[in-house]
Amino acid sequence: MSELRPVRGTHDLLGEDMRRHSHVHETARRLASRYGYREIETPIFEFTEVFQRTLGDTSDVVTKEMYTFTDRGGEQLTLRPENTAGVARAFVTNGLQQSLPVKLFYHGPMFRYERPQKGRMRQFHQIGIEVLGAPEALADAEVIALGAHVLDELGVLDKTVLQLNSLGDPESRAAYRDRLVAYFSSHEAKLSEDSRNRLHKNPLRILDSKDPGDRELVADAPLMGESLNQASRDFFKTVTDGLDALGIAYVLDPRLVRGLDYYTHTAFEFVTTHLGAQGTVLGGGRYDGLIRSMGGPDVPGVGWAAGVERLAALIEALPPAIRPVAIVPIGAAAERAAWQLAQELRRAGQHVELAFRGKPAQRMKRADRLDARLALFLGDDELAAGVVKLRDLSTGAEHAVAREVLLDELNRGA
RNA sequence: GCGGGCGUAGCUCAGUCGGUAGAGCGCUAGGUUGUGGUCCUGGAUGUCGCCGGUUCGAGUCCGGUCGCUCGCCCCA
Repeated sequence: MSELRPVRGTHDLLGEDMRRHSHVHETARRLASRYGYREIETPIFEFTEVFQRTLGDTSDVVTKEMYTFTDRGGEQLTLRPENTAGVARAFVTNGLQQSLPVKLFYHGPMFRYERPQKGRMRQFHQIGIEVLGAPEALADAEVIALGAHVLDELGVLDKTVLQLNSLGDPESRAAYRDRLVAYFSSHEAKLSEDSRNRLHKNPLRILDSKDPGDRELVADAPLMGESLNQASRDFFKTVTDGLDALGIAYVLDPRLVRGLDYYTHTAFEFVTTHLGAQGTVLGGGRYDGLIRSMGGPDVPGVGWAAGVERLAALIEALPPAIRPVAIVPIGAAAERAAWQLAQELRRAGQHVELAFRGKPAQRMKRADRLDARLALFLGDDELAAGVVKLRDLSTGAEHAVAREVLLDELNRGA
């Protein structure tokens, strides 16, 4: 056991894990592009206050999960624990409010100082989208539709359930908050310690407490829906109508909440039971007050983020790996010709393996290990005749092919 | 931060009562100086996580420690 090891909660990504990861990333990127989302990449660290302001001083992420450090210049910096704050900051920094709405897609590593377990790492990856500057409910529906599309394309949609709720506009939300505080205050003695803390800082969070005693109280708590004003009800109706029209199934969950004040209207999560203790695979919602709370313009936002590792663990079918063509030179004279042929074929779009050394048998073993589809023999006889000998490594069948038609033969998949 | 499980070869693991460290797979060389897979023969690879204790003797027993893993909290 070597002393060289990765930091706790981080992992090397290689082999099939890497392919699964890439498949998730590329599928999401491709679909997001189809919906008109442009890719953005923001720095993996920001000034700490960027996250403090957007995530709030009471959230778990800010209070105990941030990777924060002081750099040599004395700046307080933090590795991003999520990317909505960074994207919102970039939106303001780059003056993107000139042409709204802005639809963005991102992918990259995130960092949280947590105890690792299945589906939860200190460095993990997220894919995500944000729509900035679209106050319309249809934007919420599109965002969810894209999320469902990505899950469907990955073949995992039927392993998830879409849970959906509305927090309403600020007026509805404030009214609900007051009703909740009144209700839980009258039962304060029965609340868990955590929830007593939440009562004044973040009362909506009590709704998704796992504590059994809390859950009994929550069962009789007032429901969000009862506090929604007409405008909020209309908004939510547009979202659900949009999903219904596309045949996207969902379950209304009145206890699905976001604690921070700038969250409004739609909140949703695609959850699964296939990942141990980690249920959420893709989650998001509307955050109309976020950019303003950062000191930017009053621009609404809606989006989601998904855990790449979690999705990678869920997918079953992977696209087949590329099977290269292996060139096997035989004899000293063929080495140079093989070297040139390899480059010629690569320029023509073929995946070509040419070992740096070894006898033909050794190179064939290597070709086999690389799962090459064809071996391409080049020896004195072939050089003299202007041909190469192709061997199908699945069937063992061999035939000679003239150099002039070799590319056609390879492109036919032969 | 708290709890459970587990640390032996690159991987998966066995190792009896405390008595000189093993298997399969993989890797490598050869059988095969123009051809992989299957087969045969040989070879390399270990701080038994680490430190200490008990013992004539510890992979094995005891204590500590580090790491991995699963779960709690919370989240992707």
